[in-house]
Amino acid sequence: MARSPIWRSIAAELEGEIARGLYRAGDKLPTEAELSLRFGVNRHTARRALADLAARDLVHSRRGAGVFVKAAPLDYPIGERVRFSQNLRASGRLPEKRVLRIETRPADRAEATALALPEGAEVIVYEGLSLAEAMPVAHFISCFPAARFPGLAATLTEVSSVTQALKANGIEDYTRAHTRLTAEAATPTQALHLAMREGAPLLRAEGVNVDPAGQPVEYGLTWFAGDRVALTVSSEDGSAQAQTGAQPSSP
Amino acid sequence: MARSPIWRSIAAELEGEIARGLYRAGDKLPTEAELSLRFGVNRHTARRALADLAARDLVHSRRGAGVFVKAAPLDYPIGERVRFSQNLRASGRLPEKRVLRIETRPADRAEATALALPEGAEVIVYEGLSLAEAMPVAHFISCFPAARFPGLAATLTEVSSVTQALKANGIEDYTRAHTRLTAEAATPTQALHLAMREGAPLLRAEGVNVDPAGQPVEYGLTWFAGDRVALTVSSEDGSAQAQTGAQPSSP
DNA sequence: CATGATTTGTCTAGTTGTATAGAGACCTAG
DNA sequence: CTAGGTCTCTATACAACTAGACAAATCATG
Repeated sequence: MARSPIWRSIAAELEGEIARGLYRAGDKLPTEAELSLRFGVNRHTARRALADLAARDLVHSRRGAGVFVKAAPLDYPIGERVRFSQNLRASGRLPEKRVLRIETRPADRAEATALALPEGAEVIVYEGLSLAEAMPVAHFISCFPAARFPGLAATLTEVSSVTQALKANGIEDYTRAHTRLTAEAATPTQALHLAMREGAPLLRAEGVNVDPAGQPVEYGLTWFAGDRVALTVSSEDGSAQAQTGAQPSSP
Repeated sequence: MARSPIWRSIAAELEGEIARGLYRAGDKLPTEAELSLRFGVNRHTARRALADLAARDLVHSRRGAGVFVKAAPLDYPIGERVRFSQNLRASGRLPEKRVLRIETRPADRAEATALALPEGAEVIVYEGLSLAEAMPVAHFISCFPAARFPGLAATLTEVSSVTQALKANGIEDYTRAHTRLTAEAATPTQALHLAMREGAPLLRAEGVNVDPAGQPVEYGLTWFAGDRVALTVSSEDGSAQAQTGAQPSSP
C-alpha cells in the first residue's frame, strides 16, 4: 500500500489553485519558506512539490527571485461531493426510509439520561436508513420511552415516519431541544448500509426531541454520509431550505 | 497463558515514563535507534512499541522529525468543561491560534459568490490552526474582500483574532448568515497539521458572516478534528458552539 | 552604484516509514 | 511425534521527510 507522498498532494493543491486562477500566468508563487509554513512541512518537501510542477512546465523558478507560473492547466477535475443539503432541524425526517430494526428493550445509560428515564426502563428502538433518490444518505437510531407510547412500535411498522407515528400516539408537535455534532469514521456495518468505504467520514448528529411541555419524547442518533449530505443552519430560525442538486466543493 | 511480547513491556515502560512526567506533552522521545539500543532489541521491535502508544493516542510521530508526546495520559481528561468554546457565528475566535498564511490573491468561484464579489476580485486569505491546550483542534481558512478592508492583512499579522481585526477595520458587529456542515476525510496536509492519520474524519463547517447591512464580510471554512471536538446547536437561535470534551457513545 | 536582505540551489546528516526475507518459538491438526 | 501454520523478533535496504548550513542570484534601498 504505497501511500502517495506528501509533496504530491501539495503539488496537486498548488496545481488546483493555479487552475482556479488564484495564481495566473506570470504571477509569483509564495516563497518556499512561506509554502513550507502553510503546509506544515520542511522547505525541501515544498521544493519537491515545486520541482514536480516545474517538471510539468507549470512553473519555473529563478534563483533569488522566486517561482513563477508559466501556464494554467486547462482541465483540473473538481469533483462534486455533496449532493444533498438538509436542514438541521428537519434532519432525521427525510421522506424515504428503510427499516432495519424495531424492538423494545431496556435503555442503556446514555439513552436513559437523554430521555430522563430511570436506568433500565424500557425503550422502543427504531433503526433504519434514510434514502434520497434511492441512495442511502443516513443511518439512524431513535429511542422512545416505551411506557409512554405503548403502541408506537406497532405504528412504526406501518408508517416509517417518526413524525406521523408520534402524532398517532398523541404528540401533535415536538421540537429539538439540543443537537450535538461531530465527525466519525464509518464502521464496517455502516459502510455496508451506506455503500461507502469503511472508515469514510460520517457527520454524526445526536439530539433530543421534546414535547411542548419539555418532556423528552425521542433520543436520536443519525450518521450522515459525509460525501452526500450537508446540514445547513441559518441564523434566522434554523429553517433553511432543503435543497437537492449539485454543490461545488471547496479547496 | 500467552507470554506477553517484548514490545508490550517496552510500551508499558515508556508509558510509565510519560505518566511520571519524564516526557511531557510536546516533548520528543528518543529516536527509534536510541530506544532499540537502550532496550537491546531491533529497531522494528521498538517501533512496534511506539505504534502501540500511537494507537492509544499517547504519542504521534512525524517522519524525519521524531516521536512526540501528545498529552499527559492519566489525570488530564480533556474534560467536559476544559472549555475552550466557540460560537460558530464568529468562527475564528478560538483562544490560541497559529497563523499558517496571510496573503492577498484573486478569489476563486466559491469565494467570489460567497462574498458577492465579481470573479477574480482580490481577497485576503487567512489560514491557520486553532489550538486548545497546545493541541490543534481545527484548521481554518477565511477570506475577506480586499477592496473593502485594505489594511486587514496587516492587522491580522498583529492580532490573530478575526473579530478584533474586523473591528479595527470598521466592522463593529457581524452575524453569521448561514452555516453548512458536512464531514470530510483529512487530506495529507491537514492530517499533518492536526496530528491525525490521513483520512481521519473531520467536521467541516462552511459559513458566511455579514455586517448589519447584510453585506458579506467573511467567508470561512473550518475543519474540526472529529475526535476532539463536537459542535452543539441549541434550538433557540440556531447558533452553534464548539466544545472539546466528552466523547459521545457509539451505537 | 554599493550594500544588505531576501530567495533559490545545493550539500551533508539524521530520523521515521515501508518492504522483504528469514530464524526461532509456539500452537494445533493429523 | 510430525507437519504446517502463525506470531515474534531480527536483519537489511531503501524511500520520504526533517534539519541545518552555506553558496549564488536577485531585489530593494540608500
